[in-house]
Amino acid sequence: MIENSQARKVSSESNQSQTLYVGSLEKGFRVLEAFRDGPGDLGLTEIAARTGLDKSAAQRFTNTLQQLGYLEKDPRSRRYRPAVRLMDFAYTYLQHDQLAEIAMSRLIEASKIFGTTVNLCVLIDTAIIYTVRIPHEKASFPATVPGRRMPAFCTAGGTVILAYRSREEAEAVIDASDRTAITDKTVTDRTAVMERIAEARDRGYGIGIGQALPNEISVAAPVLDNRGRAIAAVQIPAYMPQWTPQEAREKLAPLAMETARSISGMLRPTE
Amino acid sequence: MIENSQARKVSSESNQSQTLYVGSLEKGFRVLEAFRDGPGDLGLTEIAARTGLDKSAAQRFTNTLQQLGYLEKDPRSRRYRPAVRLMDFAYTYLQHDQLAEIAMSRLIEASKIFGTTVNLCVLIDTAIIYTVRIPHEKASFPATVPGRRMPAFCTAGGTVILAYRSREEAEAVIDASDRTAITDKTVTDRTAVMERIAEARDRGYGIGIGQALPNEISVAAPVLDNRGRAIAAVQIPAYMPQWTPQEAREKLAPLAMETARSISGMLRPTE
DNA sequence: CCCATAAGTATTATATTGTAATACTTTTTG
DNA sequence: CAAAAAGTATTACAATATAATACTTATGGG
Repeated sequence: MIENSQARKVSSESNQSQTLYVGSLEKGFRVLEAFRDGPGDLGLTEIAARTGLDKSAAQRFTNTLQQLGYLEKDPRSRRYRPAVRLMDFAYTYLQHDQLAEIAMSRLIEASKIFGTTVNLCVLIDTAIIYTVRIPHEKASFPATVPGRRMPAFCTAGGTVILAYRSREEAEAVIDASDRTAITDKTVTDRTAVMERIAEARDRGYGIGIGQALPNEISVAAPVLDNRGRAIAAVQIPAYMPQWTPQEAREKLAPLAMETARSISGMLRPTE
Repeated sequence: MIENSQARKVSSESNQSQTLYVGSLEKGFRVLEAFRDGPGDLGLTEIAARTGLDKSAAQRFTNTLQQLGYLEKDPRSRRYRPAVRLMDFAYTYLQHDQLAEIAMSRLIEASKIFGTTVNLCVLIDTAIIYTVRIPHEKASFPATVPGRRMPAFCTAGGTVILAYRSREEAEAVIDASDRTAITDKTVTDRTAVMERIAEARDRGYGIGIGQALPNEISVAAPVLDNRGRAIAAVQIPAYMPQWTPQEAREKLAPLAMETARSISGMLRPTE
């Protein structure tokens, strides 16, 4: 007998719903999520281990996902990997994202000014997630991929979004964050992080030097709704030694701010 | 009493599995897929209509997907829309895609030569799906979004991939395709389409002029595995009148071919 | 402005569907 | 080559998903 286990987050409004919740669906997604952690194919046993499902369940969901076309199975190794069909979801999301639509052409323009990569990111839980990327240099592969998550607390995008949210919200996010250092320069101290957020607010842009990658400078400016609340950030990475922090502040920060402002101005009013 | 309905495709190898198939998972994905067709939020009733689920089922799956964070609900209108979290799947897929990883830097380089957009696409069923996009001009928004599908039969990418598959496979795909014209120049006739595929094979690249968009020229070259079979295509769009078909053939086609060849050469041998 | 209709929400009894135990086969590895 | 591990198939069981229905909230035409 299995206890109902895993306390499930219950949405704030209107909730009787244990009975309107389909647990099987959650389990299916858990299997897909198991592939998010790292590259490499997974065997049945490893999937079971990562998801907390038993072997039978892993078998069933894995099989179902394969039949649906979301997983591929290598008949030799009998291991699974994500299938192209998953890309449908990116399209589904982006097609509905008014922000991405407005931003796209402006991000492309911005990327041409100095020939840099330009990204759009939004906050989700304690992370930022890149929704649109206009890559211009060969950074590490994961850094060029849409859908990539990074911790909000140590990224320029994350800090500048929090800078344009309420103090309470910013603190809540920082407190909920796993603030493990990524590089030896990553600022993890709560007060210091809050300080960086305050700075971002003062300057109108966030900047991180070697926070997430040793040789990376990252600047980001907020996309604001009509109440002045950040809903996203335009982020521009630059790499040392080609760029210096000062150059980034003088050239890239204004570009990010101008681009973000232009996007903000086009948003259809919330409410 | 509901008949077991919807004859389900049964995977070719090893199949007893009605019992290893979780129908609820399929229904959940059907709900997400309902959002793929077009932009705009959906209400419960419309979701039920599009998915073929009854109101209760739509209610259950919609609620579950919302709790999982894949759908958002507007409390005012009580309508649903895709949530950012769907972008996770793009990352999950791309992170595991050796091809995308190899291709990325080369596509970026290629895009700089003439300042054009450069895409990577793969075949899925009768469609191509863009997995990597390096956008350089403001085309229509959907045309810049990864995960976008287009019919294989009328795209340069689709025809050139089929050109480097077996004749049987190419015919099977064309026959299975819904060959509705997209522009007034779209070639839909079976023989004519097969002819275009043969031409692509002869020249080493595919080209379409106004096939999918009135003023678009599209060229594409095949990425080949070690047996000479196409696994993807490098596709470059150009727009008239800035580009003429002849210029595209002389400049963009060679660029696409060179880029595709370079990617092919880096693939770890299949098998 | 108000009524009629449609859309969305909540509840519950029922059995279909998902479950997990187990035995079997294939692969890996020491 | 033996032993263990990984993957596959089968089945009896009941927990979970289901769909009918009653209820509440919105919408739009007269």
